[in-house]
Amino acid sequence: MSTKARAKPQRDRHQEIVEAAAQVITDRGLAETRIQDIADRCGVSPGLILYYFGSKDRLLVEALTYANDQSYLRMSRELRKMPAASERMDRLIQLSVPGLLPEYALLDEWALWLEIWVRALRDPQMAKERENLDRRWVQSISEVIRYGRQTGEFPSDAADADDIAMEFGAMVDGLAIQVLLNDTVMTPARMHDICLDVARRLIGYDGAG
Amino acid sequence: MSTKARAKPQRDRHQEIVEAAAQVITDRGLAETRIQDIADRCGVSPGLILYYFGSKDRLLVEALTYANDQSYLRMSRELRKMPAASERMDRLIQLSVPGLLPEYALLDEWALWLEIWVRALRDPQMAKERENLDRRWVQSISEVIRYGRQTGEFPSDAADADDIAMEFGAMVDGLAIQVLLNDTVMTPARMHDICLDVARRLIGYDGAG
DNA sequence: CCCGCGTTTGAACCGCCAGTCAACCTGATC
DNA sequence: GATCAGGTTGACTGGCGGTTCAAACGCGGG
Repeated sequence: MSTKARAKPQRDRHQEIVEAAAQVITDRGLAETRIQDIADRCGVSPGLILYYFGSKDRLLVEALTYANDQSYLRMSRELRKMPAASERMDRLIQLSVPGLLPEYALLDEWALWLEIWVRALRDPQMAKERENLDRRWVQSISEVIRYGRQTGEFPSDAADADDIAMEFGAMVDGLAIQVLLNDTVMTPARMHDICLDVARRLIGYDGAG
Repeated sequence: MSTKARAKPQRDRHQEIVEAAAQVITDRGLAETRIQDIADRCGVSPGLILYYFGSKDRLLVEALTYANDQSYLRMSRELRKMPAASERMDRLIQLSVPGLLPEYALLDEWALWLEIWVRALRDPQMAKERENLDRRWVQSISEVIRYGRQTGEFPSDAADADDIAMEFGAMVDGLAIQVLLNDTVMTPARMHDICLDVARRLIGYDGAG
């Protein structure tokens, strides 16, 4: 029925390649990522990668944003299912600590943030994407705060939710970097404690110990 | 008099090269830094770079730590001259905001942090160095706090100075990343305001407006 | 003046890798 | 089964850039 019946690809090559690229970047780092590696990862020839993306750079940017996108969506969906705002906040914090939950590849996701940042330094398109991605994460914090205030769970006399989210989000970034880089002092557990503590102080709720 | 009189080098090549390398990394980014660029920058042949450093990697790590070292020492010296702890704190905050003070190349220094972090992800030596460098910065925050408490300028009933410094330092990192990457919402001025505000709240002093 | 050693050069080497291309495959359509 | 188009291959290339090396340089001591 479609004007351009393109029945062939059962498998979405574009998608497959982006996912493979994200994995390779995670494993080896952006600097050490070769087209060949990505091709190998999804059992395909190097030529095909270029056939779909034209250049390595275009693929890399898409892979970085895609991976981050997925993480965000996953968390977003999970939080929405939780009825209590405090529950959401606690979970959000858990999910922010690299390496705290073994079942999640949070180390990987944070590592990709670092790559995004460095690339954004000199690639305007990446810089724009980075801002969009970041904005969403901070917003999901302020949404939880607003939600809690709406339901009466959190006190409403504290500072502006957006300001709190910005401040809290920045601290999470800073702490996560240290944890990610295997700091001997800043362990996942310690970061978790600090985050809970600061969240309670800023938002004024009694989170899970 | 020296056992091995090595009178020749008026100019310390090692030093020159490290400095040139740091500049090139700042300009072009670690990924785009070529030995040739560094050689050009200090008017020397590429071969000489390898003669002094053996490999590109060794030079890069040294350049990254060296540049950070210099920034730290410069700030450290400056702060020590100031009599009032509140003055020190205000200055420390000023110096932490990328692009706030036009006369300082703070953008560059923060950009180098990003490169250090990415490299530290996979280079154990860099990871170790990073932790040392980071520790110093955080310590200089807590030193200011302790100094202020000693002189009675800051109240002593607040939280542990090291904890405050860690929390504050992490937030500064997170905010600086955004500012550095030209975030449209997080401007240098806004970061400055937030930092002053949070510092007052955490330390309990009345910093310069 | 000449020797010797640390320094410096720059050409040559070499492996690597993004990107190109011509050929091939496959499934759809007629 | 012939034709066609999009998908796929993998060999090839062109340049790049880290590293090597033999030769040159220049200064201090003999």
